[in-house]
Amino acid sequence: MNISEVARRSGVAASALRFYEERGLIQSERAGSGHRRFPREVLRRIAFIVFAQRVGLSLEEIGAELKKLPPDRAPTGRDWSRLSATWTSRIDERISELERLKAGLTTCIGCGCLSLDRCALSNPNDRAAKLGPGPRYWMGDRPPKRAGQG
Amino acid sequence: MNISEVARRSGVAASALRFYEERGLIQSERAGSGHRRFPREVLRRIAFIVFAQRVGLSLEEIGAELKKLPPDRAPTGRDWSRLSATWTSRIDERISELERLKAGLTTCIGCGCLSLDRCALSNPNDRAAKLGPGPRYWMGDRPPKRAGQG
DNA sequence: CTACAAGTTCAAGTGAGCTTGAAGTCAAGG
DNA sequence: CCTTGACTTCAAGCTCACTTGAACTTGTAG
Repeated sequence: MNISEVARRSGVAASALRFYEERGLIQSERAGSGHRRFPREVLRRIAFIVFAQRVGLSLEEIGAELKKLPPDRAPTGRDWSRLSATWTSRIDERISELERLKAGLTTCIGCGCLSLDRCALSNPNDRAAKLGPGPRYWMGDRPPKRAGQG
Repeated sequence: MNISEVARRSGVAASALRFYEERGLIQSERAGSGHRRFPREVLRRIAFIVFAQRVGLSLEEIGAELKKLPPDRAPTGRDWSRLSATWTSRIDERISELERLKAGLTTCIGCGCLSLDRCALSNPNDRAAKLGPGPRYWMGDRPPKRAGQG
């Protein structure tokens, strides 16, 4: 398959495909002319990339996941599902954050206590202030020191 | 309150506060020296901004929400809770998308049907349509206009 | 053969949400 | 007086995930 066919079938722009290849997320061979030739399996990889992005993984993380696939043979369904473990937990984290926020909407904003220095949900000084500027503990930034997610 | 105190109490960097003011999200008066003087209520607005960001609203959208507050008097709890209606539904949308993705992980990747032109979950047309360039907002770009998805 | 569509590389641009740096102002302390 | 430090503005830089444009080569139809 040439790049425009892959683009058409995947819904991902050709420029994005070149970008992914540059980043090592997908591979291609070259025809004598220098044009890219993609194997059919690339569609599966691209699908994985798109899924994982929706879940919230960065391209770098996705690349790291894809490197866990066997290099010597076509990945099986089992290979793919092993990768999914990562993002299942990611999804759960996100959902619980959203549910915390949703709860905060009624208890915190609804009751009118929405104020950064008093509202328990929205950041007591006792926690966030210690962490200095930048990380907002209450927002779901992990307490210890992990750098922010996008 | 001067800018550094607001920054300290809110956990939002002074540079970000100036940026928000430039964007019209918050306001300040000026001391004779030209230094910003913030009223206490600004902390409430900032809390709202930070909450809304985590929910996935852009600063532009947040600005639009904030403009719905009464300009002539300090907003009441009721004023704030009216605004929250928007993002409550936003949160629900996002949660349900995540749950769809999570389900897709087992049914779609697990079963090996992961292929963009057949799997409804990956929804190529929707992506190809409008989500084009730019950042994919943290976890889920707000879909511009929804078509039902898997 | 000529057109022209489609491929190539590489560099620069985009947009959101800021941060950083340069250059300057102002108040307080020694 | 000088220094320090917090403030100001304005411009430029940063990250991420791409897109766009320039300049060029290949493939194919007529």
